[in-house]
Amino acid sequence: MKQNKEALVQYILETSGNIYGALNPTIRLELLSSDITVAQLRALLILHTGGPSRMSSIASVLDVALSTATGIVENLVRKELVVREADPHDRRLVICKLSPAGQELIGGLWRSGEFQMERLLDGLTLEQLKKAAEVAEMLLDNVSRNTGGAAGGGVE
Amino acid sequence: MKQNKEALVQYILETSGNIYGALNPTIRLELLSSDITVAQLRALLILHTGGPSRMSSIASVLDVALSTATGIVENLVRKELVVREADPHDRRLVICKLSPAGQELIGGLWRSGEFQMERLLDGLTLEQLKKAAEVAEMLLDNVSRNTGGAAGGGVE
DNA sequence: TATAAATATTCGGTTTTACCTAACTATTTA
DNA sequence: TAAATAGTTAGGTAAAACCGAATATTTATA
Repeated sequence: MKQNKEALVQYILETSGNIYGALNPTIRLELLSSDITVAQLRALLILHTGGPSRMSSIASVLDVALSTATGIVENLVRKELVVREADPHDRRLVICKLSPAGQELIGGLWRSGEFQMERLLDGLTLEQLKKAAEVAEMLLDNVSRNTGGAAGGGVE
Repeated sequence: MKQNKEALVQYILETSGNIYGALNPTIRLELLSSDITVAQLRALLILHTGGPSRMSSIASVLDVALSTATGIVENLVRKELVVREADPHDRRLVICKLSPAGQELIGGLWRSGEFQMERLLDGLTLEQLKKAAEVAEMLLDNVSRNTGGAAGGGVE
């Protein structure tokens, strides 16, 4: 077993890379079977990571004209993946946020990871599972300490 | 700490779900910044999971007409993400496979996971890293035993 | 050998979406 | 009131996905 932290991190990265390689990405294909476009998917991801956003902010992150963003969001609203509402403080602003269906769609991206995790754990002994649970707990503690405690991305 | 295997598996799934939630999916957005369409992405995923495939097979998995599949693959070939070649045994068949660039693009999907992993490990103590390395090794052993040892998806 | 079947491409046409600029409306600020 | 800000709408272009029908090309069969 390696001794210093850097080597250990490297080793873990390598190993987890091999794990990713061994698991087939069947689920992601399912996810993409919806009749959605890449521009729309990117907008959904922006709303997922950034939380509710004004139209101009979406346009700037997507790096397109404001009118283009309007069109993309319009299509997402029509699909009931996004809701659009006026900001009560400044009624010029339009705030866009994920609808429950939109959250579910994007959430499926993580759930597909969980699904893979099941295959990963299948067949382990009780001892091994205990050790894995310990490490998972430890990693969660670490990441929530690093991100400031509030896990979940802050989608209000 | 829970005692039985099922409860432990459940606990690990929950915990890893929270870890996924706490990590922002910034990278996936980067990935999608390419000027690629969802249909093209799905075709790439098919080739990644299934390996080299004939045109009719792609059409059937995508559930589109053969002529449509021809068009989609044509665009991928133009982007140099896929190569198309005739089968020497039956020269009616056209075999499509990922180009190195195509493999790299899809591989980036997993590498984005590795990138997240770095953030996950950042700040752990030496003891914690050792434990994490053990578990990673254990999971890799398990998954390669389950999938038959040959990790990598079989893209010839 | 002649004919049929299988595989894929090409063609013509429709629809959807993304994208831009310019003009417009509504709201807030100076 | 005038100017600035935030979005939408309109008009137009380009690309892509989709289909069915017609067309090679190759393989299988009568």
